[in-house]
Amino acid sequence: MAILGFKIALKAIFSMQIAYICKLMERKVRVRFAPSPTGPLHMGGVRTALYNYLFAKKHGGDMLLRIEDTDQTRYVPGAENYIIESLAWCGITFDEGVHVGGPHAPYRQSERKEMYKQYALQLVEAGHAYYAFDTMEELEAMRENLKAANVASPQYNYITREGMKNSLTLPSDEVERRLAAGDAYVIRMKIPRKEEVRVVDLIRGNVLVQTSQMDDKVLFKSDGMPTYHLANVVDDYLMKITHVIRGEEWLPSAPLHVLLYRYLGWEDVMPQFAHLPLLLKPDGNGKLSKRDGDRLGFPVFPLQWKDPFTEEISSGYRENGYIPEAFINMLALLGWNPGTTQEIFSMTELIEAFSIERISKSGAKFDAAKTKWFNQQYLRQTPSAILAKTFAEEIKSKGFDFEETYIQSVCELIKEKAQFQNEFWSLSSYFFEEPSAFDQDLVKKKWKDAVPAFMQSLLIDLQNTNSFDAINLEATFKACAEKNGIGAGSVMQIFRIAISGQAAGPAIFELTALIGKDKITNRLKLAIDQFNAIV
RNA sequence: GGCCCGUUCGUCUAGGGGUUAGGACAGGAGAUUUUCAUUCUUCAAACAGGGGUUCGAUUCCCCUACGGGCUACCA
Repeated sequence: MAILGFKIALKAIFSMQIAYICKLMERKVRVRFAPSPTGPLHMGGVRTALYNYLFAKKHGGDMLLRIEDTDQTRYVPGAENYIIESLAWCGITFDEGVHVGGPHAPYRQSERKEMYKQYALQLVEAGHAYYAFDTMEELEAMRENLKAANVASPQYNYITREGMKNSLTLPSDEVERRLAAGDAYVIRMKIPRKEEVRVVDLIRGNVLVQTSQMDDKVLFKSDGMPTYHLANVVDDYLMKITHVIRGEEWLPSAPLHVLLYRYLGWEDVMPQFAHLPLLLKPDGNGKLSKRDGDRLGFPVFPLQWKDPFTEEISSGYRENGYIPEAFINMLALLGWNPGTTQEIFSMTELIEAFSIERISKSGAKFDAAKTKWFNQQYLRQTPSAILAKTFAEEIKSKGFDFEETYIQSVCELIKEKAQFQNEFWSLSSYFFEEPSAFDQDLVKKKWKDAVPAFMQSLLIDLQNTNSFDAINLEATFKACAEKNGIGAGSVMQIFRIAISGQAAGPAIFELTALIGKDKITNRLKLAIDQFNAIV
């Protein structure tokens, strides 16, 4: 009999779960990225936005940008625009949001201010929240007392609320009087004394928390604004969010959010949670911070940021010459992997391959060297014609006048040697102007024995040749070396220095052919004189 | 301190009860390009520790250690 009852109960629970799952499956996937505009967007934030975006697009869903500016004291001018611009640079687009609008506008919580109070009141009505009139001093005193009494974690909870000034302890007429008089108050969540709250996390599985460990969090502040907890639950509900993908730092407050959905009567459409592992500093431990970037010499922000108060400038990936696709590719693989050995992914490929199941649980240390490697891979992939467009502008700005086809050929030769496009000039200046200096030590080392004679002879041979292409140049060079009884390899580097001023670079005869006969023979002539003077 | 989360080469990670524990970045060595920063080959490098369960555990369970997050009328 008891077993039968148990079976029936089990069946009931099971069918409830099925109903819940079905309800979720009917809903179009909708995710949000919800930063607060308190400063520049950290690369960890970019990754959170990216994972949200990949997940949404993978499932044909919507991606929203919501600005969580419920703390007016932390408002930083320019931060919101910075966030929008950064994500645009990264190629992360939104279906709805502050900058693009949408059916659930406004998307800025400060503009939604009036919507929140009714939900807080609804909770008070239902007995799940209460008014509290305690001053900051009284709260501070309470914490001090508890600390003095050796209480493990001093908090406003089911025990301490008994000794505070709130609608649970004050006579109802006094509560009425205070509210009518406009006394400052907050609305606090009334956390039940002894319950177990289960958070189902898509990355971590079940997380169980005892309500006895939770405190009566403020839901509605005395300035008339909701706190994050209330606002994010209300907005996610109103905006029909199906999946909340956010940083691990939110995991401790997830049980509170679950309770909020339950008490507000929205548990059947509660979003599913996924708490992302943190991005860690490359050395030691701890969250990656702006300081680490300064200290170790890499940007932590997508774009350069100038602090509006201190004027301090923080470097950005964009300004440091990173290709956005490379930056995104690197970020995608910090905490997620496709389960294959593929490392280079376009955004489309990322969307295709992405799944929450393959996000790792542990924090990932950021690796600046690998980020450079990604950039190098992308630089090589970029067609020389594209590279030449921007490089041509740089050349022009330096006061030179060259054909774009010539510049494109230069790009073709040097792009394999560079990690960043901003290295192009230093790698290739000699294609555009006479080399201005030579490595004297190297010249001293190489400019001896039969070398000067060979070079003189080479100059004449080059002047006499009519076919100045790489293949013929190589043949001419080798023939001349043989004629002079000298190994071609042993004079190749000094020849390179003579015409380019540099000891290393792209294929020597390609470069010679590209620069052209007149310039090369002139440079050679000049170099011979200078080398003779150096030695 | 309390609560929660985590722990495979230096780093990002794959894997999963029996594997030579795989890949990538970085590092070492060699080759080739008679330069080289490319490319190729190659080397070194890891399951935090202790207990279980098991014929067998790096994999499952527990404990410890270590690391991290949270602990505001901040998000």
